[in-house]
Amino acid sequence: MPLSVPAIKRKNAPMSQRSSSGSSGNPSRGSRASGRPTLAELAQIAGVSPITASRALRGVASVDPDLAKRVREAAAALNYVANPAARTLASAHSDAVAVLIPSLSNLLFIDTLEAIHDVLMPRGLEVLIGNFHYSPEEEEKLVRNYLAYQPRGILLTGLEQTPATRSLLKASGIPVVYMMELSREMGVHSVGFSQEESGAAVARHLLARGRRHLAYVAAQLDPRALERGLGFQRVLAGEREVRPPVWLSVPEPSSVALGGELFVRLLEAYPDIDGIFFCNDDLAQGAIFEATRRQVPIPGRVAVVGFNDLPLSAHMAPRLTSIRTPRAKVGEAAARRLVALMEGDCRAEPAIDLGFELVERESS
Amino acid sequence: MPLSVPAIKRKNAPMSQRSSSGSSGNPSRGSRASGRPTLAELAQIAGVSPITASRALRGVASVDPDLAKRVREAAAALNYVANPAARTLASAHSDAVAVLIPSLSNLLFIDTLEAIHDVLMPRGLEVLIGNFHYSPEEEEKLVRNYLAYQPRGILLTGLEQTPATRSLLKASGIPVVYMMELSREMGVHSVGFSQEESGAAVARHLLARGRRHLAYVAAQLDPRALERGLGFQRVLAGEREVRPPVWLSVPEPSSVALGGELFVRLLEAYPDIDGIFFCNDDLAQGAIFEATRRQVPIPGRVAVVGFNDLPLSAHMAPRLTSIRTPRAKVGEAAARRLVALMEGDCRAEPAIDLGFELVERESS
DNA sequence: CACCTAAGCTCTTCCCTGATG
DNA sequence: GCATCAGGGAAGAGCTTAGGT
Repeated sequence: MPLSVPAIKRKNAPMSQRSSSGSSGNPSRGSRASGRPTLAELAQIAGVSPITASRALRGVASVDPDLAKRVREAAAALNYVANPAARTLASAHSDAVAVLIPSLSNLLFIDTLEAIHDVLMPRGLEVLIGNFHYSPEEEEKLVRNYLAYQPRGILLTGLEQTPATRSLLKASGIPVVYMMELSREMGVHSVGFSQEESGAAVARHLLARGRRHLAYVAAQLDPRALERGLGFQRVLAGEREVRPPVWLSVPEPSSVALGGELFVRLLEAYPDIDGIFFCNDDLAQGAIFEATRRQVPIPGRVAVVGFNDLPLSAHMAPRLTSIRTPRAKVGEAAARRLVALMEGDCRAEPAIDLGFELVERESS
Repeated sequence: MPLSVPAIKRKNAPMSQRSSSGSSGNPSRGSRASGRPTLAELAQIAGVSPITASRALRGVASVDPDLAKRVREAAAALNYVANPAARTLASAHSDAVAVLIPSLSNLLFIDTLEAIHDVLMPRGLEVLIGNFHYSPEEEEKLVRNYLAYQPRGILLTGLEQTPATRSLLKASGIPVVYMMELSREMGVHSVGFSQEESGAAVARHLLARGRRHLAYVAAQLDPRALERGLGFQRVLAGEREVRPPVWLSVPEPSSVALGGELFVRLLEAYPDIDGIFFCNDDLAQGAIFEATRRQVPIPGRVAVVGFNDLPLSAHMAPRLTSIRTPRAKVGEAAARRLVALMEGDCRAEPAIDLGFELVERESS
C-alpha cells in the first residue's frame, strides 16, 4: 500500500494546523466559503450522503420517498438553496436561457419578453436578456458571451445572424429557437409569421379599396420592416395600372412624432398619394394625429395602415387599419418549443407559423 | 520525501486506465468537460501559470505588461471566455446584479430597466431580472433565489419588502439600492423622488386653478400610487372650503380603456367634479379620449392630471397636465450608485432625490 | 515585487457496492 | 446465480485565494 493516507481531506472541520478559527459555537466558516449552508451540511442533518441529498432535491426517481422527504424537510429548515455556480460547474450546464432581442424600447419585444418569462421562470429557468440593438455584430458578441454561461437554450430574434454566430451556435449543440420570422431551413426551429406575406396582405388590402398611389414608410434599421416592404412591393409589381410605391425609410428609431413628420414630408413631395403603409404603429398614429391637426380627412384622403397595435389604437378605430401580430404568443410558443427541445423532444414541426391579422377599421 | 508522487494529477490527459477514448487527433474531451478551452490551456499556450493568466485577464495590476499582452493574445486566438460558474464558485461572488421590478408591462419600469442595462452591461455585469408582480411575498421568494447566485448587488423597487426579505438582504451583506422611493433610514441607499410630495404638488396645482371638487383615480395595486394619493389628500385636508376628494381605486391593471370607463363612472356618480388626478397617464389619456368622444370640454369642464407621460402626451398637449418623473434617470442613477457601493465607495449621500416635473399643458 | 504551487469553492458524474426479485 | 436497483465514495468541473519563493 504505497498510497499515503489522505486523512486531511476533511472539508467542514479543518481541525488541523490552522484550526481554532471557528472554535466554539461558530458554525465553521472558512474564509473562502460563501457562508451559506452546503449540500454536505444538509446531507449530514438529513442523515444521508450528499449525493442522495442532491438526487432527492433534483427529483431523481430512484430515491426512497422517505429519504427524499427527510431531505426536503432538512432543506426547508436550513433554508438551503443549491449553489447554481457549483451545479453548473459540475454538470457543465446551467439553468439559464439566453434571450436576444434587438431593442428594449420597442413594445413588441417587451410583450414577447414577458411571455417568455412567464413560461420559463415557473420551470426554474433563469432568463438572461441581451439587447443587440439591431446589430448582428453585437449579437455575435452577446452569443459568445452567453455561451460561456452554458445555457440550456437560446432564443434569437430574426434570422440575420453573422456566419460566426451561426457556427458558434452549431458547435455548442445548444437548442436554439428563432423568433419573429419563419425559417425554411431543415432543423432550424422558428416561431413567428411571414413578414413578407404580411406586407403583401397590406398591399392587397389597399388595392382592394381602390388606392393606386401608394407609399411605404419605415423607421429604424429593422430588417423585418424591410421584408414587409418587399412583400408590399411584390404585390404592387404584379399590378399593371399601379405605380411602384414611394419608398421612405429613415434610420432613426420610430416614434409618434416622427410619424407625423414623415407624413407631412411625404405628402408635400407626393401630393397625389392615397395610401400609406407604415412599418410601425407609432408612425401610423403620429401620421393620423398630424392629419387630424391639419384637417386632412383620413381615410378619405389617405388610407393608413400601421404595423401592430399600440394601446391607443382602439380609440382611433375609425381611422386606422392595422396588421396585428401575435407578439406575446410568439414569445410563449418560442419558449415552449425551446423547453421541448431541451427535453429532447424533437419531433415537432420546426417552423410554427402563428399568422397575423389584418384589422380593418376604416369602415366603422 | 515521504509524500507519494502525485503523478495522476493531470487534468486534460487521463492517459491511464480507461484512456484510448480520444485516441488520435481528437483534442482531449473528457466526458465531463465542457469542451471549451480552459484557463490551464490558455496559460500553457501563453507560457505562464494559470494564476498569472487569470490575473492578466482580470486586469490585476501586478502582472508584467508583456506577459499580460501574451495572455490576451492567446485568449483571443483561442476564443477563450472564462467560465463564469467556476469563477463564481472560486471567488464566492458572481458578476451578476439582480433587479426586481413589480411589472414588465408598465412602460415606466421598462425605461428604468433599459437604463440599468446601459450602465451595467458595459461593466461586464449580468442583469438578472425578476418580476414580482407587486407582491412582497413573491419578491421575497425571488430575493431568496437570487441570493443563491451570489450577485454583486441588488436593485429593488419600492420600500415595501417583507421583514424576511430585509433580514435576508442584511445577512447577505450584498449592496442594495432601492428605486422609485426615498428612504430616510440610515445607511439605506435609495434613488427616486417623493411620491407623497408629487401628489401634493398635483393638489396645489388644481387648487391654484380654482378647482374645488376633486377626485383621485387609481388602478393596479401599486403602493406608490397610493402614496401619491395620500399627498394629494394631505394638501386638500388643509383647505377649509374644499371637500375631501372622491377616491376611486380599482385592482385591475391600468389601461387606456379603463381610464375612459372610470372617467364615465366617476362623472355619473359625481356630476360636479371639476378636477381629477389619475395615478397613471394611460388612465388619464383614456379619460381624455372618452371626454372628446362625449364632447365634454376639458379642461373647461374637468381638469385632468396624469402621472407620467406616454408617447402620445405631446400630441394631446392642450388637454393634459402631467407629472413627469425621471424614469430612465432613476435606473441610471440607481445603477451607478450600486456600482459605487460595489467598489466600496460608501461616502455618497444615501438618498438621491431626482425630483419630478409638473408639466402644465392646460394653457397652451 | 512578480510569479508560482497548493488548496479548495460546492456540486454532480462515474462507477461501484450491497440488497432485492 | 444473474440482472436490477437504491445508495455511496471518489474524483473532478475550472477557476480564485492563500501563502510561499
